[in-house]
Amino acid sequence: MDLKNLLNKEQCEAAITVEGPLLILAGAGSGKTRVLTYRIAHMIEDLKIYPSQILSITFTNKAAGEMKDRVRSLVGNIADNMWISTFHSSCVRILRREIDKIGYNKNFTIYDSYDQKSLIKQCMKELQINEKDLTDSEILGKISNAKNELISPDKFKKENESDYRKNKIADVYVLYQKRLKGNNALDFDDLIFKAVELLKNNKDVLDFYHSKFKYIMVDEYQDTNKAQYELIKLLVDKTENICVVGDDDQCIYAWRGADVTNILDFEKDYPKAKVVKLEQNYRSCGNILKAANEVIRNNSQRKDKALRTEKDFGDKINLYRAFTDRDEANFVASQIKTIMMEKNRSYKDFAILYRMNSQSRIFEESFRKNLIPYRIVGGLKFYDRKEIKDIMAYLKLINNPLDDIALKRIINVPKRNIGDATIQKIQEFATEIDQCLYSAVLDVDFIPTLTTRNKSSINKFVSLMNSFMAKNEEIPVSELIKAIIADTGYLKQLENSKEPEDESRVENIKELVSDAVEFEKTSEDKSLLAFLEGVSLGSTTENPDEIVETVGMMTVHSAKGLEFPVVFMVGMENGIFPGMSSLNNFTEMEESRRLCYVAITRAEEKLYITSAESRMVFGRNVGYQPSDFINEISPDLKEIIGGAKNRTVAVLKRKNAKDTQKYNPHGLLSHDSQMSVQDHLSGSSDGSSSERQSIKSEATVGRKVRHTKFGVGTIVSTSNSNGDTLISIAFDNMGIKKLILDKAPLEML
DNA sequence: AGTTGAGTTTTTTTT
DNA sequence: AAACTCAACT
Repeated sequence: MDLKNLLNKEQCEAAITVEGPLLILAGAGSGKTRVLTYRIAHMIEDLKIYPSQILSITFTNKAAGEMKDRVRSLVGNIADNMWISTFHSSCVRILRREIDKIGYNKNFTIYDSYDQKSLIKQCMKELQINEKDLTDSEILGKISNAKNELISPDKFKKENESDYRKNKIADVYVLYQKRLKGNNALDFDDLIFKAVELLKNNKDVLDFYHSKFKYIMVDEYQDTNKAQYELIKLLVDKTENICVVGDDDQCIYAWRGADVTNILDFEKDYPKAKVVKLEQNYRSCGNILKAANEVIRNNSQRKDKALRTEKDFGDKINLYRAFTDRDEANFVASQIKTIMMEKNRSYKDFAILYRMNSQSRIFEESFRKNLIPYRIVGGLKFYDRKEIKDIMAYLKLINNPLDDIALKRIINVPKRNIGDATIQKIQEFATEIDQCLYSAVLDVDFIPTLTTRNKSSINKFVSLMNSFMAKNEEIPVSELIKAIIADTGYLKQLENSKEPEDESRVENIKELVSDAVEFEKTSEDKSLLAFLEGVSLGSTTENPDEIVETVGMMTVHSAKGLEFPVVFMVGMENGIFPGMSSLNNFTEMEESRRLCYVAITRAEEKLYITSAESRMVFGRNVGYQPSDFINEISPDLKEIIGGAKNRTVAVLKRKNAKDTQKYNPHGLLSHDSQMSVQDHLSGSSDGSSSERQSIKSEATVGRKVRHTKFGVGTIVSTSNSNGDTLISIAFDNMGIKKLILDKAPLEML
């Protein structure tokens, strides 16, 4: 394999370094996937290393799939003997073989976040914790953090004995983990946690994997958390053939426990480590890359580096300040239409990147109106739909009758006269005999508190379930699903429904059946267990013909690792990107900036950055300033094209030339921009009461202000208390202060 | 037991 | 604005 001609000098160096620890610091667009795939091909083709001895870990299924395809095209089908998978699926694979050694059954269920939530709520109820002083999501977050840090329930309890709240959380954690085990279920975090536990406590298992995996590679290493770090550390044997790839500037999962020090301290962990830096960017035009470098330079916590490119400067970055969020969406749509007409482009060359999934809606609307084909990457997933989750719950229960969460979900779906009160009685009985709900249901005749009618309803359900369980032994998954939707009357109920949305539910269920058929055609392991696992881990591959002619819409997080000729970064406003909570939190601000860096570096040739003066959030109109990140890009790289900012400034200049410095061209205009221009004009004179009035109407969340004592800050919230308007301001240097709006010496910026 | 309506909450980001 | 929750009704 002629690596010297296929790769540049640094890339080649990285690809041929196979023995010993290796750290590849790969900047955005520096061709790291190329290096990794050639490195693997080189190992197999030239060094005759068995594919089965290589473990390659990625973060997303998409990345794993892509890597697999590329390796396969280089070395052929023997690539299938190699583990190329995510942390989570690798762990599941290990656990399926050996989890009985730590007290679970091998057919364990994987709980998604919805399942977790129901279980947490159940635990809180059991411990009589009032939802008002501890929310389920807060507890869930704390538990998740603990698991990412490999802190067991007992350890967590010990560490937090003195703190009342944390002690309560510890109690929930203990119970939650007990219930998970009782249900023979693992949540996402457990997949890693339990794999580590298994390897740590079972020398023979660890030895097995040491002799199996002689070469380990980890992509996106900057986003590993403690548990993942520990897992890798365990798997790497004394040969230390470990290769990690990453970029500290692209660490965007700190909120989920990612710890950049994992990559920064790699050389400490493996003193013999060789380090290769890839700083040559092959993706973006000069202006775009320069802008990205300028933005990320503002972060203090980073290894200094600068990407270079040999490409032309290309177009300037286009800025557009829209009047409203709707206007913003229409602008994007019209730009795409124009470019499509003028240039030889395909729809798949465009991507809309936003901070959060909820922002996609208005673009979808606009694109539908403008007949622009689009696809949504991530977001509300097919398998998150209610009807699909219902059917999946049947399948989960068939696979693992210990799963109380699944049983509760479907025991009365469709309606079969088993209400909450009845379920409560079953639950009490189950607790008494210390069994799962399904065994209680099997023994329904021994539950004294139930009426005869209750019992007959339950017995019908039981015989239904028993028939499914028997069928599961004989027929494929797709047939089992068909049996479920027919025999339970689920399909009939939807078809008879007059609710319009139930029509699409029927379609979705049919889609589920064809998914299962597809699964049976392509998957090696055709068991129900394998099907459930594929769904839980989200490994159902994106339909490739859908990508061909559609504009991609996705969050910046899901855009990581992707690239597009034309990128629109939308909703670039303080309060959205960076988000409200990042504005007064240094660490979050830096993470937000890294996210912005990731977004910019997705663009190859053309980058648009848009924002809106007024947008609908929670059904209210709010006005946010353009993102501070935009200001971090120097003016010679940017170009303002049309938009609201220009018009309002122009109007003001004409009407009130002297007063322009008091008027803020970046400021918000609430509701109707025309009206606000008037407000500003009338309110900006010297009169004190009218000025106060205008300040009041301007004091909206997200607005920047200057206080005579505290300096510059951002309004975080407003509230009313006996006639006064209270505002909380996050000052850049003074923290958050609560002030009375009418008394505080404030200047709107 | 199930339905309707008022009231409340939601939005980071993903495996 | 839409989805969800809870309580009073049928």
